[in-house]
Amino acid sequence: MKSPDAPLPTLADVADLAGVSTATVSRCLNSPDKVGQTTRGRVMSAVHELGYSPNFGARALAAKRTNTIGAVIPTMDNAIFARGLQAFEEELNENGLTLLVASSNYEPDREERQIRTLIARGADALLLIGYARDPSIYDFLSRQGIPTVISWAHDHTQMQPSVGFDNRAASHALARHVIELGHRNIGYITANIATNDRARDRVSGARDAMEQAGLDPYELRMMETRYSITNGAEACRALLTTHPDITAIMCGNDVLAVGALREAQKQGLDVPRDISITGFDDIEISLITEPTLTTVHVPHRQMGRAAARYLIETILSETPPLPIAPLTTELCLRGTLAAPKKRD
Amino acid sequence: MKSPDAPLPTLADVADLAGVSTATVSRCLNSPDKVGQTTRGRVMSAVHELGYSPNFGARALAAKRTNTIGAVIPTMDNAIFARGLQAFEEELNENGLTLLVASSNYEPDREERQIRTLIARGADALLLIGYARDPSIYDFLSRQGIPTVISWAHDHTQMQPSVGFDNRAASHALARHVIELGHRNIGYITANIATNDRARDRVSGARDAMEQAGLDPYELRMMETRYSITNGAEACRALLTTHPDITAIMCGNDVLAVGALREAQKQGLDVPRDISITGFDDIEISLITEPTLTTVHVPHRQMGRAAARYLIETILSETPPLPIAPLTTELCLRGTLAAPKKRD
DNA sequence: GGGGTCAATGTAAGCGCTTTCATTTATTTA
DNA sequence: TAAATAAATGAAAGCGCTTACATTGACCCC
Repeated sequence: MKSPDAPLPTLADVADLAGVSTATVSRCLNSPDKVGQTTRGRVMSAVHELGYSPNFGARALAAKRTNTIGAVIPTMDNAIFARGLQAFEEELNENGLTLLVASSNYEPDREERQIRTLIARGADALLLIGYARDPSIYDFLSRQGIPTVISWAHDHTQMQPSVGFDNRAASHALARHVIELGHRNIGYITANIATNDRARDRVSGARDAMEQAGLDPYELRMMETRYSITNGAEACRALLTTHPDITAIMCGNDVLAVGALREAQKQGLDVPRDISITGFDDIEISLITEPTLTTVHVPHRQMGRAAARYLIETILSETPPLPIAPLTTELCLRGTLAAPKKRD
Repeated sequence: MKSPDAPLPTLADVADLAGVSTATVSRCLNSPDKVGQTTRGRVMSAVHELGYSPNFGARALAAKRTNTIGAVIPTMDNAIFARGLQAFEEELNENGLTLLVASSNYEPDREERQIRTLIARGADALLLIGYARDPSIYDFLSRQGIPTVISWAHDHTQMQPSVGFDNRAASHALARHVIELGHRNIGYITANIATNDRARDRVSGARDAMEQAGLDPYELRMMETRYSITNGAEACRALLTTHPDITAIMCGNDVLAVGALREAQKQGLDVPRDISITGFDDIEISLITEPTLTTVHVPHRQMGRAAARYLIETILSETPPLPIAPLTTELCLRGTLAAPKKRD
C-alpha cells in the first residue's frame, strides 16, 4: 500500500535545488550555525519546496545514533507507569528525543525479548523498571554500549545507575505507622515477589517494621496475586477467611488496595473501624475511594523526568553522570487507616 | 559514554566466522527457509558466538522499512488513552512491530510537530486520535506514503480510514436518556471544542437530543475547560453559580465528571437527588466513585487492537483493507443519574 | 604586502545491511 | 544418460546520509 506518487526527495535533490553540496544541506539540518546565513536560507526554502524529510535509516547508519530512547515497563494499564512514562516522554521530547515503548506485562521472559527488540530497533539508551533480571541482560546491554537506567527502585548496593526511591524504606515507614497504631495481625497482599523486586522490597520493609517492633516478621499474612482490582478483592476475601483476626491489610499497590477496600466493604466491614487498608503509589484513585486511601506517595512524574534527564546526560557526556540520590516518598495518611478497635 | 569495549560485530563478521557470504547470513535472519539446513545451523551459532545484533540503521536503509509504528496521542495521563495504547502496543508486538510514542497534550501545533518527528524517526505507519487537523498534514502523510489510521472517532463522511466509534451518536443516546428522565436545564462541561473534534461531536450529540425533544439546543449551558479533575470541579462550581437551576451536568469525559461530582458533593448537594452527573469513557474510576458514575462505555482495548490490526494489514497488503465498521459504545446507567426532583 | 587565521563550503569515503542477478550444485525427467 | 529444472549460495551494487579532510577566499596583523 505504501506508494508515494513520486519517489521521496533526498538530500541530493535538496542540494541540487539549492545549488550547494549535500554536506552543506546536512549541516543546515544538523548544525545550522556552521552554515552561512544566506546559504542556509536557500537550503531551507529548497527543503520546504520539496517537502523533504530525512531518511531515518540513512541518518541512523551514518550518524550511529537514532535519537530514540527505549522504555520497557510492566504495563501502561497501571496509572503509575502511564504517568511516569508520560513525564519521561515529555522530557525526552523537549530534548529532541523520541520514545520507543514496550511492555513486559510483569513477565521476565517477555521483558528480555522486549529489551532485545528495542535495541535491535536502534534505541540509544534504555529505561527499565526495577533491578531484578537475568545478569546476562546487563552483560548484553553493556556489550552493546547501551546506557541504561533503572527506575522505580533505588538500591545503593546495586551497580546499575538508578533514578528511583527506596521501596523498602518507604514500606517500612508505612508499616511502622500501622504497627504503632496498635495493629498486630497484619495481612499483606502483594504481587509475585519472585520476579518483582519492588514488590519484594515492600514486603521486606513491612517485615522490618514488625521485627523492629518485636513482632515475628513471619506472622505477616502474605497473599500473592497479580495487580488488578479484582485480584485485590479476591485476595482480601481469602485473607479474611483464613485469618479472621486480621485488623489491617497492607497492599503492594493502590490498585490492589482499591480491590481489597471494595471487598471489605462488600462484606459489611467498616473501613477503617473494623479493618484498616493501605495502598502504595498514591495514584489518583486513592483520593476518590470512600474513605480515601492511606498510601505512600511516589513521585512518578518527577521520577520519569529525572530518569530522562539522566539518560540524556549520559548520552551527551563522555563521563557517566553522578549518581542520583534516591527520590523521597511521603506517607499519605488518609481515611482507610485507624487504630484497631479494642478487643472485647 | 557509549563505549563498547570492542566494536560491535557486523554481518560480515558473522559471515566470516560461518564461512559464508553476507547474503546468506542476511537470508538466515530474514527468511530462514531460503537457506539450507546445515548452513543455517552454522550461521546461527556464529551469530550467538559473536553476540551479533543487527544494526538498525543499516537494515532500515537497505530494506526501506523499520517495522515501527508511531502513535501520537493527547496524553497517557488519561487512562483511556493509556489503556488503548497498551492494547495497541500488545497487538503490534505480537506481529513483530515496535511502538513509537509521542504526545500532543491536546495542542494542534505540538501534534503536527510530533507527527513530523515520528515520520523522521522512521515510523512505517501512524495512529492518530480524531480527524481534526490541518489538511496539509494529511497531504504530507500521503506524500510520504505513510498509512495512517484515525482512532477514537468514526465519521463516514471523512476520507481518512478510521477505527473508532461515533462520538456524536453515543453522546446523543446518553443525552436522550437524561432528557427522558425529565431534565430540562442541563449543563455541559467539555474540552475545547475548537481543537478537539471528539469533544465537539459529544456536545453536538447532546444538542441533537435536545432538539429532538423539542428543546432549544442553545439552552445547553456549556463550560469549556481542560481535562482534569480539578478543572471539572471548577467548571461545576461556575455552572452551579451562574445557572443554579441546572438539574444535570453532562461531562465530556469521566475525569471531568469525577471532578464535578466531587464539587457538587462538597457543596452539600446530594447526587443524584439534587443534581445528576454523567461522564464519558467508562474508565475504572467511574466504578469507584460514590455513587458510581453514569457514563458511556468506550471499547478502548478493542479499539487499540483493531487499529493496530488495520495498520498491519495496510502495510502488508498492496490494496488498502476494507473500512472498519464503527465500534459500538454502551450506556452505563449507574448511580449519578436520576430523574430531577420535583419543583416545589 | 606576505603570511597566518578563520569561516564557509565542497569532496568523497564509508556506515552495515538487503536484494538482484549470476553461478554453482543437486535433483528430476524423458 | 543427457538435458532440464530447482535449490542454495555468492558477488556486488546500492540505500541516503554524516563527517573527516581538503579547499577556497576573506580578513587581519605587523
